[in-house]
Formats: sequence, C-alpha cells, structure tokens
Amino acid sequence: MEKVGVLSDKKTVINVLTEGKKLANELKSQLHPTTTSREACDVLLESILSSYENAITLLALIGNGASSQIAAGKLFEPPNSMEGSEGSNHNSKDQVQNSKKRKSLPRWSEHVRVCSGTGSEGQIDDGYNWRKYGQKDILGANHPRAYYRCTHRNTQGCLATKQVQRADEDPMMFEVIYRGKHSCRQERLRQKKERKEEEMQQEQVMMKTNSKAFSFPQNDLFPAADTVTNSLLGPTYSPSFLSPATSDSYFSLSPCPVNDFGIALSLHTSDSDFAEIISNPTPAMDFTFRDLDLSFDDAVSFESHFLDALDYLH
DNA sequence: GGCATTTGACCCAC
DNA sequence: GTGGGTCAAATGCC
Repeated sequence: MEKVGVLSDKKTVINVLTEGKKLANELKSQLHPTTTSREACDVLLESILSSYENAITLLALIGNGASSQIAAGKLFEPPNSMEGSEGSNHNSKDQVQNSKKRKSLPRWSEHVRVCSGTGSEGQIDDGYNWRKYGQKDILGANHPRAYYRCTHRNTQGCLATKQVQRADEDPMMFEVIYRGKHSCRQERLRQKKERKEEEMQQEQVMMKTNSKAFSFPQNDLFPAADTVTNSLLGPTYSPSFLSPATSDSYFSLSPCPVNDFGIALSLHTSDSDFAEIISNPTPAMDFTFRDLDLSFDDAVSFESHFLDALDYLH
C-alpha cells in the first residue's frame, strides 16, 4: 500500500517539475532580446521557483517515507514544523506519533465577509478557481460550512483552501475564511494584473493631479495623490498583501455598504502565532524577484536542472 | 471520459 | 467523547 502512495507522490512531483519545465521554456522565449517583458519574466520566475520548492519538499518527504503526510495535505510545510514542537531531542516514536497528528492550522488566514447578491456561496468570485471537497453542518450554526481547495492542488501543489459559510444573522451574507497561501500560477498572474492596474490607477491620479494648474493643499479635504489611489484601490486581499510578518493576521472586508468605497478593512494579529511564523518560514513564501537581474544563461540553467530532475524520476 | 460535486466515514485536536 | 476538517467513493454534468 505504501508503494502505491509513493507512486502517486512521484506522479505529483513529476507534475510539479513538468510545470516548472514548461515555465522555464516560456521564460526562455520571454528573454529573447526583442520580446523581453520584465514583468512577464518576474511572474514566470516566481512560478518556476515555487515549482522547485514544491518538488524539493516532495522529494524530501518521499525520501523520508512520509507519503502519508503528502496525502494528508501536509505538503510544503516547513520541515521543522513537521517534526513537532519537541525540538531536536525527540525520539523516533514521537516522530511517528507527530506525523499522524493533524497539522495545526496554517500560518495565516483571512476572514472575509462578502455580501453576495446571488444567494449562492459557490458564485462568490474572488479571482481564484476553487474545488469543493466537503461540506459540514456546524454546531450552533444554521447553515452548513463548505470547504474548498485550490483547483491546482494536484498539478501545482497549491495548498490554498477556503471555507464558506452563510451568516446566521444575514442569509445574504457569507463568511469566507481563507487558509494557506496560493503557490499556483493563477496567483502570480493575478498579482501581475493587480500591479498593472495599480500602476494605471496611479498614472491616472497623477495625470489628474498634474492637470490641475496648481496642487491643492494636503489636508483632510485634499489628501495626497497616493492616499487617494490607495483608497480607490481598496485592500488587495491577495496573499501578497500579507507579508510573513503578518502571516497569521486576518482581516475582514465587507463589500457591503460600509464606507464610501464599499469596503471596510480590519486587521487582527496574533502575537503567539507571529512568533511561530518567524520560526517557521514557508519555503515559497513571498519570494520577490523584482530586484533580481536574470540573464538568458540563468534561464537555461533553470531548465537543465529541471531536466535532470525529471530524468532521475523517470 | 474527464472533471466537479455530494455525502458518509474517518481522523485528529481539544 | 465531541466537533471540525479531510478523504474518497458515488453520482451528476458537460
């Protein structure tokens, strides 16, 4: 039976590495002198690095005979968190016991209140593709809680999940709890899109500001341009909003009538969990390549490493 | 046939 | 022991 688990793990690793290879090839073409797009390269690089991280973690787990952890969704978590909280002096029995324990809740979560006019939680569009994997009646709640995971869990090892529950007090309101961070490609495309939109918004505000012959005094009536931009944009509740330092923070945002922009944001932080975040950084967490100077040779090197890994697995 | 959803059973933390 | 989270077989849809 264990052999079956290892085989399916191997398949997952191959999927992850294949994805990385594809991305490396794409990057290779993007780096062509005439078609170079810095942003596109950034997005691809982040995807490639994430694939590497995922594959390495998978291989490490398989090497330790930990396929059950992969099947149980404990993949891609920091190695030290896998070993329990006893430190380095625990015995092998403890290791076995800990490996069977359900991992404590992920590093961060978001509590989002969404006012949905559709009346169906499945139609809440947050920009990601989700697959429902369970539903549960919750004690004391009038409505069941639905469990969703990222569609790209198997193909890209993305462990993001969310829970959606209709609010008791207002049936038209849904409470959405996000858990885990997207490491899939759609997250990167989304971030890229958001960056572009943000830049466009800033440009528009700057143009408007400049078009007025003289600048207004900066006070409550005439806030600075960047303040206006941030207000207009509202919270970007993609995981990129949460740095590792705020990884266990969660915030609530209500697109329902709350303020002039229809969005309210509150941030909550847990100090104890904050310490845990620092001690257990997630490998693929918030890696940015904006300052990285990458050459064509680097991209080729990426690809050759992926090919080696794939050859080894096949 | 492939993919998504449903739902009862199982596992684990408290 | 209980409740919440996840698994996986069954089922439905395209």
